[in-house]
Amino acid sequence: MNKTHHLGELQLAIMRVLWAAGEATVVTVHGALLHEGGRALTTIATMLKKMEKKGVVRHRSEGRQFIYEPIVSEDQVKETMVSELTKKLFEGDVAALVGHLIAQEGIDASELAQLKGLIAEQEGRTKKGGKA
Amino acid sequence: MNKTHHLGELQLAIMRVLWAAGEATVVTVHGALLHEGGRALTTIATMLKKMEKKGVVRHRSEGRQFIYEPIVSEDQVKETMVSELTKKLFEGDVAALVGHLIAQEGIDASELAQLKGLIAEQEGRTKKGGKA
DNA sequence: ACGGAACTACTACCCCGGTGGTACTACCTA
DNA sequence: TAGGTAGTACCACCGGGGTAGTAGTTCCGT
Repeated sequence: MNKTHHLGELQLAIMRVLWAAGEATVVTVHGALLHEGGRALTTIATMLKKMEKKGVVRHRSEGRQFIYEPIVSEDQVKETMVSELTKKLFEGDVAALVGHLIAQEGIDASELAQLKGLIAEQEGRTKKGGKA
Repeated sequence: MNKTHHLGELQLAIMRVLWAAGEATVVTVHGALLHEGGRALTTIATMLKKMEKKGVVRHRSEGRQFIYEPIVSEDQVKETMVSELTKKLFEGDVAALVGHLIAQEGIDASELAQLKGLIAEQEGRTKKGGKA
């Protein structure tokens, strides 16, 4: 069973680096995150260690370096966290969340049009497949 | 400025009681939450205290009881937390989140149809008013 | 008036995200 | 070979959500 837990801000940032690169050392991740709030190298290392314990990344040794790679996908994480929020705020009613997004958060006309396309597309898919 | 912070599970449950009732004592809130995981009365009291410190509820004394009432609205909280997630997972791209919801999380055909209605409605609104 | 009940105050914990210092080790180079 | 350096291990700490025991206070009924 994959729980995918729920990642914090830094953890997501790290995962994004890992997802993009496939794998990376602590130094690489640290370097990639320099532009957003300069954490210490040890912060990244500690976080990676915690994330490994949690089961979202894995590492192998190469020389005395650790090479980390993600073991959960971005979609998995998104799905987990989004449905977590949906459950917390909308009693699991996904449509209610979408409704909220459309009505309350800023979506402009072109995006609205784009969404109509997505819906139509999904309607086609639903007929012959249904969701995973 | 209202930050509305970000509420945890229990905090949301408490807020829901307060939103529904307008105001409530610790005992009332506790009673209303008995059906979902029996916390101790002091847990609720402590939480309410923390929430007051955080600025999401307020209390007045009546006899030796405290009567709590919410000082942030449900919509405010939803908006804060949803946009928080949008920022964390979709770089603030609301439409991307909606796209994810439609494609990945389970939305059935009738809900899809319902959403089309919402979009149409919003399109009308956008033309003459814009977002709240 | 006294004892218990009802309430809040205070305090202590646990967990986890985040942050980073310090210690240790192994390697590499002058 | 001695020393610096790169890299991980270990540890401590803060804040906040969550949980709850215990202490203190106040009031009410017998």
